[in-house]
Amino acid sequence: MVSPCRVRLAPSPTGTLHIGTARTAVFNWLFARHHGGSFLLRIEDTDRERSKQEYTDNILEGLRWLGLHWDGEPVIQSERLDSHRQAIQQLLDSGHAYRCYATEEELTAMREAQTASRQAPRYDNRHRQLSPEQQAAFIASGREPVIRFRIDDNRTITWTDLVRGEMSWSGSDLGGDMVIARRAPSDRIGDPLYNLVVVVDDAAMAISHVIRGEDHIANTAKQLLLYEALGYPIPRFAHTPLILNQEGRKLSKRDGVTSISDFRRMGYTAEALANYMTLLGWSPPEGMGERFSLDQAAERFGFERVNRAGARFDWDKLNWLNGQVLREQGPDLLRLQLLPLWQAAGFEAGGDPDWETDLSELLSTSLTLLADGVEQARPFFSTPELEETASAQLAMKGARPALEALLERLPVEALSAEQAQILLGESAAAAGVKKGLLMKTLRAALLGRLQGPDLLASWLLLHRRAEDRNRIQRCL
RNA sequence: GCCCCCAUCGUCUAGAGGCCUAGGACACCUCCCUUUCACGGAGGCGACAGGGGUUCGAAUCCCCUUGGGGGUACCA
Repeated sequence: MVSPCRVRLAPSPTGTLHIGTARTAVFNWLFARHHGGSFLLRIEDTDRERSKQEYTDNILEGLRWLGLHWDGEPVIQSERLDSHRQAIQQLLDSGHAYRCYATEEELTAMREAQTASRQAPRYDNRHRQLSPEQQAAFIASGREPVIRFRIDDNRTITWTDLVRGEMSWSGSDLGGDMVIARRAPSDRIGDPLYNLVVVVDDAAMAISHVIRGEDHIANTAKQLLLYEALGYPIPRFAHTPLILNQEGRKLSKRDGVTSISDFRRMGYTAEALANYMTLLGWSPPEGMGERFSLDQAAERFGFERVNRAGARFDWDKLNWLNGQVLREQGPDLLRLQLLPLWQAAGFEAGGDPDWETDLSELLSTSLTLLADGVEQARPFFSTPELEETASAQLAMKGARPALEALLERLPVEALSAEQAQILLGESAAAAGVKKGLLMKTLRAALLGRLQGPDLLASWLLLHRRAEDRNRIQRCL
């Protein structure tokens, strides 16, 4: 390819990696991968008040965990201040920008008046044509200016969005001349603001495609004007649908679990989460199915199949995917993932890989979250209390005699599934009860409850650790 | 308020004028497998927001209505 595809994710470190940002990352990554391009990272930390290093760390870690590896070193926006100031100076020199001395109070009053007369609040461009004398007067009175970029009300801004097609925006709906640098003494350039820095940095990074959420559509119109004024080549834009909460609103931090680190902590796999985020807005081509890896998705990814409407977040489907992933990776890998969780829970794990792998296999079909494998494994590591239903089962007529009969026949040495079946049959017969009753009772004695994984396999597992005898004994 | 976007089962979606009696996935229900639960398998329930056009023919194109969302900062 002559013109390489270069995309970027530009998170601002004012919070942990949000699922919306992560999904944008997924689409960027997928697109870059599909086209053999680069996926770059830029940390937008120009809001010094709210930006924190710990958030940057969290974001980087989350992306790595998801498998969304970026190319090169992340660009730190705050380190590019000089370039931003230069661009602003250029706009000042070319007459595209000017200093505005209006005070916060004046602007607030203006907006209130506009709102009162049911007009759209907007800056009225009052300081666009200040004479040197007027400026001097404002400065003399102690006022400090912001720097504004001229927006021609008569302009119509258009672009072809990769997701939405032809887009058009009227300059008059952009709210008047926009602030590109914060308030500062008139002989200086204040802190550059978002729309300006994004354009300067995207151009400097030679970004070819800007892929971001649809909440940025209005910004795109403003930024296009900036590209033009600065003489930069214009990238393509793709505005993806938003992830919505159960109520259909844009998902925000207030909706409970929205951080990637939260999902991770809860026991979701990166594989399932990435799969699910991809599905939220992109539909795989016919025959591909809905369970796929990022690499598989990258082969087929394109904006033609990205939906335009927002998508509600659905736990059920994520849960289903997570169970799928947990099961398909096989018992060995599952054990490896479960092991640290078991150890953290205080289980005596790590000493018997074969046994632990078999346990993992046994539990796998009932897992939704990896963390489910902790509570479900607990009765295999330590003798559980008897639940009420289990006690009731033990109290049933013939239950204990059948257990006793089984105990008498229970060998110390290894037990095969066939032998176990025979033992069960014999013991039930000896006690004059049905085999089913004994099985139910044995489950109660062994695991303390009436529901759970396959009885025979569970029993055999406990027998291998010589844990079955004492558990039966305590119930007699 | 103003601007922009969006609109198919409860949810995610397929559908680019006749392949639609609208397909799939999750959820839900039933059955099978299984002396439990789960997994798995087989079925079932379930949608084109409404109204006008255009057309021989519309879920698909146009308009209006309604509904939903986003934006409207000296945040990003």
